Amino acid sequence: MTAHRRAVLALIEEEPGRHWSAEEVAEALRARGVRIGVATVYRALAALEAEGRIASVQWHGRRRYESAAKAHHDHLVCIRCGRVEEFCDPAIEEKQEAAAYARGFRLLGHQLVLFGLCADCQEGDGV
Amino acid sequence: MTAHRRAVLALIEEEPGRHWSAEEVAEALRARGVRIGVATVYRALAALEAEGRIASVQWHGRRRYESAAKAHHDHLVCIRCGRVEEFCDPAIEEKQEAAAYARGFRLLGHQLVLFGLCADCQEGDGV
DNA sequence: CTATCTGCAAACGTTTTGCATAACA
DNA sequence: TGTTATGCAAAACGTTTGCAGATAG
Repeated sequence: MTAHRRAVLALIEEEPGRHWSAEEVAEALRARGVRIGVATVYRALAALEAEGRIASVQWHGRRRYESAAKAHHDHLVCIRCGRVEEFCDPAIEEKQEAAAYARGFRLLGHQLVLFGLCADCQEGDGV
Repeated sequence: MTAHRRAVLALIEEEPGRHWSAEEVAEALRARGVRIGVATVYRALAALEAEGRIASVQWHGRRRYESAAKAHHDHLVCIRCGRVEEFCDPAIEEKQEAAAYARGFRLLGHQLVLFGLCADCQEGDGV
């Protein structure tokens, strides 16, 4: 593993609650004086994900990366302010497995993102 | 509603099991002699979705549209052959609502797609 | 007649790729 | 040394937009 990839991984692991886009990773590293191009960031992210060190989710047309050190979870996104909460419901996971199994599929992964309005954003909303 | 939009809607309603990308809609209509540009297709799809006539899901970086006439359901996609199965588990829906509520969110929507290998594609796979 | 829709082509934002150079092991 | 990673810039990809002309109601 090269210095660049180590830097990308270290950055992502530094803020466990954050969901980084590739562009944000590049900017954050440059702000610390690392000279890195977007292509390298994308390649590093792909490699780290293949190694299972980071995980990715996609929403609003952009892929976001986070450390894979944390336990598996899904996401709840506020469509107004962009706030992201994580949640994990074993019953949902189990039912997904069952749904796949019932149709003869071997389940390999899933994407589950809930969209809504967070408590703060509901306020000014007439709700 | 114009002839073009009617044609887009009719096409999508014609094959209830199919999940159309914008490009596929354009091609299918052109194959039937309808002269239509992609921009018009995208605009028609957006309008039809806003009216609640069609629904969309996104996976593999592409948005796909289907008739909204069917009941709500989620998707199970074979990552090898692209086959799509639909499923609906009321328990999952309920747990999603609960997860959002527990965090103060008002749930407005969700994206749930399961990825795996269908029965046929598991065969040649050493499984 | 006015509002809306259309085609085209250009622009957009994100991601990938080609290639020559640089760093790794 | 040979293999792999990097920077840059260009291309690819799906999607959106500006605009002048066409169509709907």
